[in-house]
Amino acid sequence: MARKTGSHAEITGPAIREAALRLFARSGYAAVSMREIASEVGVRAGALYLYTPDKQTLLFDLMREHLETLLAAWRMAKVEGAPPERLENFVRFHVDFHLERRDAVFLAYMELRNLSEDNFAVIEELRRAYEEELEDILEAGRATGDFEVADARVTTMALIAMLTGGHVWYRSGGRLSRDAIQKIYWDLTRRMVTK
Amino acid sequence: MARKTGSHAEITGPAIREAALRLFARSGYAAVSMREIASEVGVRAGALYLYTPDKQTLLFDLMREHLETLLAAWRMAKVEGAPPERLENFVRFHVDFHLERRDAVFLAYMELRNLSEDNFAVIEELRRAYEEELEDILEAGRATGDFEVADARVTTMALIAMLTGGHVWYRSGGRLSRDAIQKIYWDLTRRMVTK
DNA sequence: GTCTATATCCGGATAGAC
DNA sequence: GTCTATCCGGATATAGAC
Repeated sequence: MARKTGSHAEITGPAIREAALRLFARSGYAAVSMREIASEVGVRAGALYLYTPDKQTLLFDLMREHLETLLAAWRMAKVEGAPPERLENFVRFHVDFHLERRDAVFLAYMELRNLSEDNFAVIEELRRAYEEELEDILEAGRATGDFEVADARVTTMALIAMLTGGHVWYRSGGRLSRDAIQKIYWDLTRRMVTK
Repeated sequence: MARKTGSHAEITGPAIREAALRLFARSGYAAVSMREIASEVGVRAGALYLYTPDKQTLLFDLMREHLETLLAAWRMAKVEGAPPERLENFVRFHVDFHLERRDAVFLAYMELRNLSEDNFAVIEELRRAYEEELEDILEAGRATGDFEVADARVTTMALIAMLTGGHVWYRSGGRLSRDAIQKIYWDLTRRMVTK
């Protein structure tokens, strides 16, 4: 396995993705140049095109990976049981996952407009699949009588907005521990779906 | 009051703001060019600079006007009374106002990153003042015993996120009337703050 | 695998004619 | 008040040397 001088594929590839994620989240996709990303990584702009066909695909791959990771993690974390336990599990998982990945979460919400039509469709389908997991729990709880939910779709979107939006602009400086935040959000959620 | 040939200040000024608002909301500030805005209005790019010193100020003015209108409208709409009535009034006002102005709402949430430091401070102060109106209601309800709120700040942000975020991605195609949406959100809110 | 150099185009903003 | 013309910088993406 000879390797050419100056090859750093194993380092540069991930470094590009990390830099792009951070910069896109901070300044917005359209406001970040390929030169800026390259500079952050320590290479020249042209070198980026060894790892991505273009800027649009770089954005798309970051968003798709985020959502695929989210869905995979959820499949690992989800539990069987009565709807209230399933819902608490979802809330804690969601809050935890999203607190851990602020940049990716931000990107996935803010940059939908900058996706090409085809890429947008893929991302939306992944997002919809995730939201459906929550909606299913609400419907199940309605069926068992554990929950009282007037409109499962609206409640799903309201919950996702609350659980996600809350800590996007939450300064996690340390006033509240992760567990405390989880607990507050679970408490709010529990009340929302029970009479 | 003689007027020069080709003058259309009364038309062009508002038209520029409307076009900029729509385009910024749709594609994002950084992705929209002054030429694009001008083209939408039916003038050349240079003419825009008769109405704004630069692109940044155009964005800032749109956001500031939105938030000042929001605060002024709230001061007109707010009622005295017991905390539960005050809260219901806030929720219905908020949902109604935000359903009416999707583009401006979207802009005010998405383009904070593209404001200069000074402009950002102004916008944040206006937003904080609005959020404080809600927080005050929650605190008042806690004092009277009408509400049970573990953390007024987190609950405020959770509520704002829920009430605003919900219909950003809500297709208002018509399945639910405005009043029905108000009612659902008030119902969710009421449960959240009472035991 | 990365660099330098460059093609090509588009951005914000201004000057001066009408 | 608007247009044409332009300055000047910076954007994405590619070609070819190393």
